Amino acid sequence: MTDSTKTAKYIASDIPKAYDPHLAESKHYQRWEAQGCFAPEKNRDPQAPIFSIVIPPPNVTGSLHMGHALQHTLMDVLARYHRMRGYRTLWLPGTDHAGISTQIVVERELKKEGLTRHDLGRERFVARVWQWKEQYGSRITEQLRREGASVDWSRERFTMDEHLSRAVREAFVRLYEEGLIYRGDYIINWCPKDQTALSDLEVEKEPFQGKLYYLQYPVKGSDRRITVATTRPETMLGDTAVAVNPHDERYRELIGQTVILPLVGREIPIIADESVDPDFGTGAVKVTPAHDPNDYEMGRRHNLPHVIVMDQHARMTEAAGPEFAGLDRYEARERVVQRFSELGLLERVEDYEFAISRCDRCRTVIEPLISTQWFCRMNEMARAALEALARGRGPRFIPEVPWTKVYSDWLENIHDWCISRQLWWGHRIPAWYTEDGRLIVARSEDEARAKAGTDRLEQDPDVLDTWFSSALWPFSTLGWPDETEDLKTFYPTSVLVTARDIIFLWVSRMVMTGLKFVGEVPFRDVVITALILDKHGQKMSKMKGNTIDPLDLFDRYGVDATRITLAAASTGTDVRWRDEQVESFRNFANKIWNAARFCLLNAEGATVGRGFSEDRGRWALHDRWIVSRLNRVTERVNAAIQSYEFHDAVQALYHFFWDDFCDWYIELAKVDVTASEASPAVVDARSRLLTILEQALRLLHPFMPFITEEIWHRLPGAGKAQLHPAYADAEPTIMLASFPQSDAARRDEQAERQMQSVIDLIKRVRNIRSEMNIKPSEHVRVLVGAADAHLREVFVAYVPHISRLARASEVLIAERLEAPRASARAAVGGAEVAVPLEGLIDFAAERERLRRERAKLEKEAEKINAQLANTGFREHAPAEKVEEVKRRLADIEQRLKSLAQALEALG
RNA sequence: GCCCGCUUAGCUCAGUGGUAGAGCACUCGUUUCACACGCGAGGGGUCAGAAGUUCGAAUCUUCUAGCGGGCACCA
Repeated sequence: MTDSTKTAKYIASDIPKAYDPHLAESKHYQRWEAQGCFAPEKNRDPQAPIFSIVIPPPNVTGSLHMGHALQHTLMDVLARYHRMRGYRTLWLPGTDHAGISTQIVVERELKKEGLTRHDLGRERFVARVWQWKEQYGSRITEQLRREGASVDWSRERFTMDEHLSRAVREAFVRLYEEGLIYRGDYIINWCPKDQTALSDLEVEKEPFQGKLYYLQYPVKGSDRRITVATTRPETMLGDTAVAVNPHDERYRELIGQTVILPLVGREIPIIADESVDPDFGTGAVKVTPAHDPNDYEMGRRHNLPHVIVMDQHARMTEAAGPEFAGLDRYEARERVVQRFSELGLLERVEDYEFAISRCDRCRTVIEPLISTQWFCRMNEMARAALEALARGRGPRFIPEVPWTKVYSDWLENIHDWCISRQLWWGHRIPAWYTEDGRLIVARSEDEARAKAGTDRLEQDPDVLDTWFSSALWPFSTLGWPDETEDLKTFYPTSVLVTARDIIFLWVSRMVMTGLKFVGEVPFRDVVITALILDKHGQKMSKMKGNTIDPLDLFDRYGVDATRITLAAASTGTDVRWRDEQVESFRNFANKIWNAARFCLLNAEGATVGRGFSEDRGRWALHDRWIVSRLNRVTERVNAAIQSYEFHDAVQALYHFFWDDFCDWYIELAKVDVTASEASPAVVDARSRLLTILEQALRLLHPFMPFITEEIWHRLPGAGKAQLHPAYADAEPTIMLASFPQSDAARRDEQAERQMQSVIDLIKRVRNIRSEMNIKPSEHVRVLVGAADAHLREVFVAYVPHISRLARASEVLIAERLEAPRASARAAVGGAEVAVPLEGLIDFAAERERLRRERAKLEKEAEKINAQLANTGFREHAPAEKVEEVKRRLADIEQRLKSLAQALEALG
């Protein structure tokens, strides 16, 4: 399509009456992508400011959910907005290798073939996962395209890319060399199903209705027994002590003595430890250092041996004794309890609620196990992050409350991070062992050989926590550890948009690594989005089956409607999803479509950008008015997007478009543009209509990219002329047009006030018509009295419009209202209006209507009078405010006077 | 146990000291030449409750109640 020479001559059938979103959705994205519109290189201005976002990488195994749709919408609004403002804009896409999830998915596939990953062996299994990734990993990226996400596909990244893997090894080696990564035996969270260690953040605590078992242990050399309480009796097989509080009188003389562990026969000491709460249970605690984190700590303090009675499958080991070895942990529990009962050593069992830890992926109950793992020391890095925050180096959370505090509280109480996972899919830990047991950490196997001085090395079998690579995402994707142009240009990024549940897991870790490796917090702002709940206020989850599929919404309502609904809902507080809401925005899209349809059907000879002559003094009032209103919404939308108040931008756009533009401007313009002869004045009026529409489309584009592009291309005169100078050589597209900016010179308070009088007048007449039950086909006479000469002039100029919109056969404007007795009357600011209703008026009903109106005004006047009578108000309130209130009162009083006269006239 | 958020029209939510708002739903009218996914006109709220600060409170403070969330402990 050519631009400025394009002339619109549409016939009604060229433009369907109802907007079909799928048409526009199927055609524009491909072209944008093909023309490189998403790449920052499209911007030719060397001085252009920078705007950059990295996407929170979705799992390759994943499918789009509502949280993604919300986040992507907001990111896209920001990216499109800044791009249109001439920023060199990068929104970098990519996916995450999602270690456990992906491995599980592929293992499940193998199972169908009757195989396990062990049948294949590590190398072939990993190859198989890659194969899976190539085949299915594009699902989520295709969904991003469907959403209209303006991401730069030329910079798409995957956490397992060679380059990003190099960044992972580099980070690991540097941290290791600084002593921030260490390896050792500690008690960790073990998932017996996934067969791997997990970090504290990957387990979920959940209340559990369990039992508290009171077990009696015989004290050696006496007939005394000491009773301990436990929720996990099976672990008693691994007890290596019983602990009591040193100040507990009941047990004082037992400290230092020995008990004989029932079922096992092991002799274990009774020790004293301050951590024992004398008021809980019996005040005596069994100590199982190998199977409980607290006991582990106590064991360290008292040098207790570790007896490992459970293996990685949560089955009892040989050390548990022949009677129990091989049993599952729950079978063992039953057996232990039964045996204690038989021995008369089970004192009692109580119902007891406590918290159990579950694997947040598979819900299996976590088993605390001692094992050799790699850890990252977090203290120092957390302190650096806290200091950056305190010094205003970021990040700034939006909304600030409560996230800043949530973030800093977590950093202040940080624990070391278990980073090794017993998986095959992931970044293998860059550590090797020599035959003589030396540990070599290196960037590559070659480097390790050189360091070790031998070729006979074995690499550590474990891989790193997926979040370890995610933590590097904002800079590894831009080329780190190389000092690339991209890294220099786009780091730190402008903003991160993400969900609250990964503030610790991801956001804080990116801050820490960003500071550590690049020296700067990786993003200026962090937008934490609301949660989308189902209509009952429940969190959506696959398990509950209450999820809503964004793709389904796209099909039913269109992408644009879904996007703007999400943008409108995106405040700090969670929102319940209701389809009715999308429906109303689908209606909005249809409204936009039909407004454009009207403009185009009346566009012959007209061109975007024309029709507003230089001499503003000659503009019609409604033209000055719409330009002022447009300027107002432009200002508000810009401000709202910049402060991440997307819902406010949507509100402003919705009401400007629907109320101001459609309900009034188009309706008023009909008088001018539908003339049969295309005189210069008519063409100008048509051009003005197109010009305002085109501006509105640009304001809407970041929220509704498809419909705006579709219409924009049909507008005569929309083309290169509207492109932002930074994209001057690009093919015309609204996504590279300048985003409108407000201009104080276009504000026109007087026009807004005068236009409001016209609008009010029309509304009063319509109100009378409605209340008097006048048929739409019936045209009425409208009599207007206005003392102010300027206002009379305005009304006179708008007689044709008033006639049309109030369905009047005649409109008479006079200084004083003179109307027959049989008239319905109303008062507007500065004017009185009467509608003669010979034979139609019900005097009683009309009196009733006027009295209702008067009562309303009197109530308001009373309130204002009371306020003005208050000396405190007059003395303390700002003079400006007092004046405003006085003006309001004067206006009300004038209208009351008119009403009184109207009632009098009725008799 | 500690911390935080929310409570505004029937529903879902905006609204940070000065006239209580929107969308949907509802009522009435309407197929008027862009749009019935529309047009026009309406009704509807002790802003959870109490006390305070202030000339003035949905808005600031304290307390109470209900709902929701996070963290810690849990033998």
